[in-house]
Amino acid sequence: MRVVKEAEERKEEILDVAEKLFGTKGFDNTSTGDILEEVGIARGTLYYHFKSKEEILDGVIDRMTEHMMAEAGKIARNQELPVLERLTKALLSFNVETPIGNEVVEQIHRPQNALMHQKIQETLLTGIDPIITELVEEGIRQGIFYTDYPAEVVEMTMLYANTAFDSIDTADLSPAELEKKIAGFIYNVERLLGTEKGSLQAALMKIFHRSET
Amino acid sequence: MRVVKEAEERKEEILDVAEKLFGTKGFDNTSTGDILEEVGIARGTLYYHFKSKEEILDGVIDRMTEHMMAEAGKIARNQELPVLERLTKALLSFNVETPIGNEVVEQIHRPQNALMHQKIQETLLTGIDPIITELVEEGIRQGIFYTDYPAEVVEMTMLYANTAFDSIDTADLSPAELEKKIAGFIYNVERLLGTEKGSLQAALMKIFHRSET
DNA sequence: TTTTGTCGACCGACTATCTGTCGGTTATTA
DNA sequence: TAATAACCGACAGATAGTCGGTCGACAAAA
Repeated sequence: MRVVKEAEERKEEILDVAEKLFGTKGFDNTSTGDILEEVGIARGTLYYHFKSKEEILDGVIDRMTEHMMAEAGKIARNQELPVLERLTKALLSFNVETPIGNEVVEQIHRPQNALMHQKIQETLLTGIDPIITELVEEGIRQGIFYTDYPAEVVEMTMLYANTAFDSIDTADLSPAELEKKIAGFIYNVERLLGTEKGSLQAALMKIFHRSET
Repeated sequence: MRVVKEAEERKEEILDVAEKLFGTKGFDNTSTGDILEEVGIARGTLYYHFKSKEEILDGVIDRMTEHMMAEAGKIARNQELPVLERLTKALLSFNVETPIGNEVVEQIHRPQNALMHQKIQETLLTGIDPIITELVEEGIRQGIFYTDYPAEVVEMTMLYANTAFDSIDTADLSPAELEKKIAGFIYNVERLLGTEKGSLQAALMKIFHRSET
């Protein structure tokens, strides 16, 4: 049976299925055949809308990150809240805001998904870091933080957080070890931002405990 | 023509070719057929020595990192040199010590090589970080550094350096931007290690300029 | 109202390529 | 000369991407 839909609608359908499958089975272990079958279309149709499997992955990631960045940007620009609170909320939005995306994030770090991980990392770095850096600079102007290199601090922090605190690396840590890793992270971020010991404790802890679900 | 060799020798031959090809064309773009052809053996022979293509990659990486770690370990244990010098030399050994490995490092960060990158990252993290951490702890005992979380500082620093200063990410930076990135990195490491501003300048600069070849 | 033409969406058989397997063969060594 | 380690290459199975052709909606012409 032949069903015709508008290109945009079909594309979304394909991305929906792809996102689910990539998240469940990983990118390498998901064949284009799996996608075809679940969407209910023929090979030719898939390749009519996307020119390669990798382009589908790009599509999935773009959709995810666009959503996350829009959310984070909105929070960051809300001048009514204090900087520290905006910072916390913006960071939180990455962990919880996307209920579908989360499944994906869970799977990102399996070896087979290295490509996916790297692509997300790249997108986040160019999309989110500027937003966070902006906030840090505002904090500097307000005297909350102090550093000569806000952009570099953010890059270092985000990059580390994004790969060090993933589900695989943290899975084989005891609760105590994880606690220490988090404590060390907070300690280090405080040093990087030139704030007093303990000043970020409360704000950053919120992030980790929320993300543990 | 049939040539028989001892398993170890054949394995090395295969790894030599694989290392070269993975470095040149990337892991995904190198087929097992390419390897067979260049080594001059049949399919069956390859799979007699390695049970999968991924195991070949693991073999290549293991060989590389073993060499690097042995070198770094030797330097770190040389009690005659001051800590700071040992630290510098140990870090230097990763960049220059392996003339073959370097080609690979050049290619690691292309998207197709995400898997390779991740595997190296993982091995370095479990193999090299302890060596460096040991040095940092010695520095702390000597009063050169100060931090409550030496292992976490090292993990953060190594992980960041390893992905932020790769050939792809730095390729599209202007010399001035790269300079700033390096300066920011040094500034941040000094803060993390609790040393005075400028105290690591000389030592760390040596690393970056040596690695630029 | 009916016919015809256009074009975007869709189909599925086919190709090319690749990884891993297996039964059988050759060289070496005890 | 018998056992075994190393080797061979045809083959199976899977997968990504291609291509010529089809279908259906919609609009213009009859």
